[in-house]
Amino acid sequence: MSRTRAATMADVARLAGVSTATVSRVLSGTRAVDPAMAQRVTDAAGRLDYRINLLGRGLRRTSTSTVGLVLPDLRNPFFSALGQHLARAFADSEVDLLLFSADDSITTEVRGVRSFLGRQVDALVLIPVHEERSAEAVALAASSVRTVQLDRRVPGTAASYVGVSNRDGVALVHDHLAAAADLDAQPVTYVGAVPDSSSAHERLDAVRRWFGADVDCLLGDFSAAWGREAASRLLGDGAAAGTLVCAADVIAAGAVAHLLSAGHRVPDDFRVTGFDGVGAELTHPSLTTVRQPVEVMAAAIRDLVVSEEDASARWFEPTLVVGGTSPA
Amino acid sequence: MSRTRAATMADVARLAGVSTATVSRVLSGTRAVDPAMAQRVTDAAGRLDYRINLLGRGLRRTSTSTVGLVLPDLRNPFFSALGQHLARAFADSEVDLLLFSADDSITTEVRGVRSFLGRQVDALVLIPVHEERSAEAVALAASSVRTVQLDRRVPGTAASYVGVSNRDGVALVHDHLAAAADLDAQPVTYVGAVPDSSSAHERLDAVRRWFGADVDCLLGDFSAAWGREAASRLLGDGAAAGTLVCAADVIAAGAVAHLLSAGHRVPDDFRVTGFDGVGAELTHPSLTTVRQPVEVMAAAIRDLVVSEEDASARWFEPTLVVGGTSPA
DNA sequence: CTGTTAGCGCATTCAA
DNA sequence: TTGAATGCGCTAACAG
Repeated sequence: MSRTRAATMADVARLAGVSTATVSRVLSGTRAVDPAMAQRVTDAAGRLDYRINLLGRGLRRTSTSTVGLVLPDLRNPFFSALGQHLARAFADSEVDLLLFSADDSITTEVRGVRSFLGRQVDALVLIPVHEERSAEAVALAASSVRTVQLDRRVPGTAASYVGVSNRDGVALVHDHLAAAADLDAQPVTYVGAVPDSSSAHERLDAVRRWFGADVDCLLGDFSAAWGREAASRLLGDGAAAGTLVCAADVIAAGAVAHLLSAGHRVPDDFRVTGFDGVGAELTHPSLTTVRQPVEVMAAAIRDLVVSEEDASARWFEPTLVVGGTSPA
Repeated sequence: MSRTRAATMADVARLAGVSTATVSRVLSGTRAVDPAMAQRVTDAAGRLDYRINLLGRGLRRTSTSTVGLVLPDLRNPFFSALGQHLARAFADSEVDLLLFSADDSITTEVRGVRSFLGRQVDALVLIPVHEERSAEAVALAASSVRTVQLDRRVPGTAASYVGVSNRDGVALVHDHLAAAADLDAQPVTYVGAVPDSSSAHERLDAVRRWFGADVDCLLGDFSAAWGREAASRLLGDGAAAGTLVCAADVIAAGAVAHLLSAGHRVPDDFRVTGFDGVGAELTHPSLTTVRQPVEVMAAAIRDLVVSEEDASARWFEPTLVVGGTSPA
C-alpha cells in the first residue's frame, strides 16, 4: 500500500520529454502520434505506474463513458440477473456499468440517482422501487441524462422503458392451466405482490383479466417468505387443492416449499406457477414459469442508452417454461 | 429531458449575488456562513436546479466519499447478499457504495478495479474471481487505495481480508452428520468447486481434514447446474444412498432437486448439506447449511474501510442451520 | 504531427 | 465571515 502521490500526465510528459497534450493523445488514442514518441510515452507511463484520473478526464470531456444502474434490491434474483446481463451487455463496449442498490428505499434510490448524476454519467438505468413514489427519482434522472426504466416503470414520465408484456405472460399461464387441468377442482388463487410497482400492478390486472375479476388474491411482496406465508394462509382456510398463480419465481418457490412441507403434493393437489424465469432449476419440482428474455432486454437497454433516439417504450414477449409444478 | 447546460456554482453565485466560495461553503457545510446569505444561496440553487458536480469536487478534494465493490457474479446469490448487506452497511454513512460485476472474468475484474481507481475511490472491496489469477487486480488495487478482500482472497497480498472460517464451517457439518447418522451406510461425497478460489480451496482442504483425505470428491463450480450434474453422476455410478456435502447452497439445491426428481428420498436415502446460508427457504426440504454472518461481515468491512489501521485479516465464525435435508 | 494555452467545476488557500 | 485567486488532472482548440 504505497501511498505516494500518484503520477500525473505532467509527470509522464516530463519523463518522456514531451508535452502533456501528446501524452493525452497517446493514452486516449484520439489522434495520430509519431510511433517513436508514442513508445516513449508508453514507457514513461509504465515506469511511473501512471493511471489516468477519470475525474480530470470527465471534467474536461462532455462524456464519462459511464452508465449507472439503480436497482431496488440485489437479493431479488431477478434484479440480480438483470444486473448481471446488463453488465455483460456492456462488457465489450467502452462504457463502464456501475451499480447502486436502493435497498428498497425511496430515499436511498434518490440518493443513488443524485450520486450518479453528480458523477456525470452518460445514462441512467432505473428499476424504480415504487410505481408512484419513485416519480421524483425518475424525473430527476430524466431531467439531466438519458434515462431508461427497466422492468418497472413510473407512469407519465419522459423516460424510456424496457420490460416484458405482463399481460401476455399471465395469458400464457392462463392458457396453459386452462388447457391442462380442471380450474374448478383446483381453484385459482393469485399469490401476488401489493401493486406498488408497475410489474406487480400489471400482473394483478392481467390476472383479473384472464382469470376473472373475482379471482382470489393474496398480496404481499416479492419474496420466498411471502410465498410460504401465503400458502400457509391458504391451507389455514382449509384448502386441500388448488392452483397458485404466483407473481414471481421466488414467491412460487416459497409456496411450493410450504405446501410440500405440509404434506401436500405438487402438482397433484396444488399446481403452482411462477414468473420471471430465474432459479427454476433450484427446486423440485422445477417451476412452471414465465421466462423473461433478459438477454434481449439487456441488449435493448444497451442500444437505447447509446442511441440518440427519443424516449420510447418497448415491451418484449415472454415465453412459457413448463416445469414440474403444473401438469404437462 | 431538458438538456440545457447544467447550472454551476458560478451560476448560483451570480444569482445569489455572492462569491463561488460562499456557495461552496453553504452547500458543503464546511464553514460557518451568515444565515441570510446561506438562505439566498439555497434559494438560488433551488431555482437553478443546481446539482453539484462530483467530478469537480473530487478533483479538488483528496477524497471522493466513494467505495467500490468488485464482485465476480451477481447471479451467485451469496455474492448478491454480500453486496446488499454491504450497501446497507454504508446506507447511513456519507460514502456511496458502487458495484461492478466482473462477470467471472479476470480481464473484466481488472477493468473494474482500474475504473474505480480512476474514479479516485477512497477504498475498494474485492471478491476476487480467482485465487491466483486475480493477484494482479488485488495488487493493483492495494497499491493505490485501502483494499479489503471479501469472502475470497489471494494469498500473499498486502490487502486486508474479511471472511468466514471455512475449516470451522466444515467442522460443523462433520460433527452434525457424524452425530446424527451412520457415515458408513451413507458414504460421504463432497460436491465442491474446483479450488481456483480461496473459499473453494479452503473448503476442500477442510473436507479432507475432517472427513478423511480419501473422501470422494466431485469438483465443479458454484452453480445449481453443477449440483444437478454431480448428483446425476453419483446416481450413474449406482449409488442408492449417501451423504452429499456441498460447497454452496446453490450446489446443494441443485443436487437435492436432481435426487428428488430421480425418485430418491431426502434425507432418508441421501442427506445433503449446503454452505453460505442464503436461499435455504427456497427449497423443500429446507437445506441444512452453514450460515455465514453476512451482516457482521458487512459491518466489519465498513469499519475496515473507514479506519486507518494497517491491513489485517478477520475470520468470522459460521453457525450451523439444521434443515430438512439431514436428520435432526 | 506537436506544443501552448485555456478552462471544465469545485474547494481551498490567502487577504480583507 | 466573505471574496479573489489558484490549481486539482485532463483534453480541446489553436497555432505552428
